[in-house]
Amino acid sequence: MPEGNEIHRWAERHRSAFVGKKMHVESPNGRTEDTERLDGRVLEKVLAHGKHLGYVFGKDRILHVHLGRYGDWTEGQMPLAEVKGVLRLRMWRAGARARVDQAEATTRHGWYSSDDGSSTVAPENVDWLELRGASDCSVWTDAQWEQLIERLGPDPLGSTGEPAGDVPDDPGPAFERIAKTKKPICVLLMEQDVIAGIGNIYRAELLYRERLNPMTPGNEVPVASLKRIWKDSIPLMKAGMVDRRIITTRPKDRPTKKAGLPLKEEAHYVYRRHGKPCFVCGTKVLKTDIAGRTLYWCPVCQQGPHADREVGVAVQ
DNA sequence: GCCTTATGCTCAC
DNA sequence: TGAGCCTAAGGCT
Repeated sequence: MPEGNEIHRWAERHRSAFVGKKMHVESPNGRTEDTERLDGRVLEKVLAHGKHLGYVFGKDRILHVHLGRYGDWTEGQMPLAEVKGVLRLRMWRAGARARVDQAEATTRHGWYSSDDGSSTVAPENVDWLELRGASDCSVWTDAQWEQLIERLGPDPLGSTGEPAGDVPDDPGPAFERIAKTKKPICVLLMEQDVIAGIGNIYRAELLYRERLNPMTPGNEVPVASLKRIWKDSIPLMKAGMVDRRIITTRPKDRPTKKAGLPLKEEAHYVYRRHGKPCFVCGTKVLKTDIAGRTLYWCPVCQQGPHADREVGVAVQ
């Protein structure tokens, strides 16, 4: 269930584990076609933009992975775990598998660590990957990847295979698109061709941190406000790459006032906090369904310049 | 065990 | 705008 932070995190880990190495690729459940075109080749690059991953095995041999809402990677050290359930793709370093025959099979997920879901295995020691639940996993041509990048908006975490990414200070095209439409800003932030990589958690939290009414039409959001949201998203999403937690609250706003890793229930201002008091003003956080997704917001802190605007039908 | 929900997206109407 | 797809976890009985 990833947003851009997690995608870039996987890209970084898989880069350091596998780039330059000869890989074996197979699809145990047959759902991924053409894996034989990748099997036995060297992984040249791992690309990431927004919520898309690209594993480059040569010209026109890019394994495109989109995790969708449920997809997830499992990674670990040899030996490989037994195949269970619907495993869509498996990749492992050539040479590493020889050890499988000599070692006892470990149980799946035996490598999982603490509740933050991060791996205890350092990336350089990762031998294999398994993919399940992805909404897309298929072999793409270079042209297909280029078309994707063309369609996507700027990514706060940078683009393509550069670890540090090329993050623009001012993502002009994204601001222009927002300024041209009456669509509410909360919908625009989720559109991947406006800004790539923001999902439901970051959109709710970024809007709260800017104290912006989620229903403000794009063309009425001050440019200064857009700039602050963009600038805010960069460190926030980078921090989300460290482990698989998204933390958006400032220590001073948390009930415990504790710095460092917050309690689970203090990690977000509004996301999934409907019915609970806003940390800042004490008003009950609301939720509503908009464009098929759940939006969370504080009706007092986020009145912004549009206090009179209805935000859907509030539930609790 | 069953039901609901979930960090996403595409397609048909 | 709604259905459909994919999987796992948590809350309920």
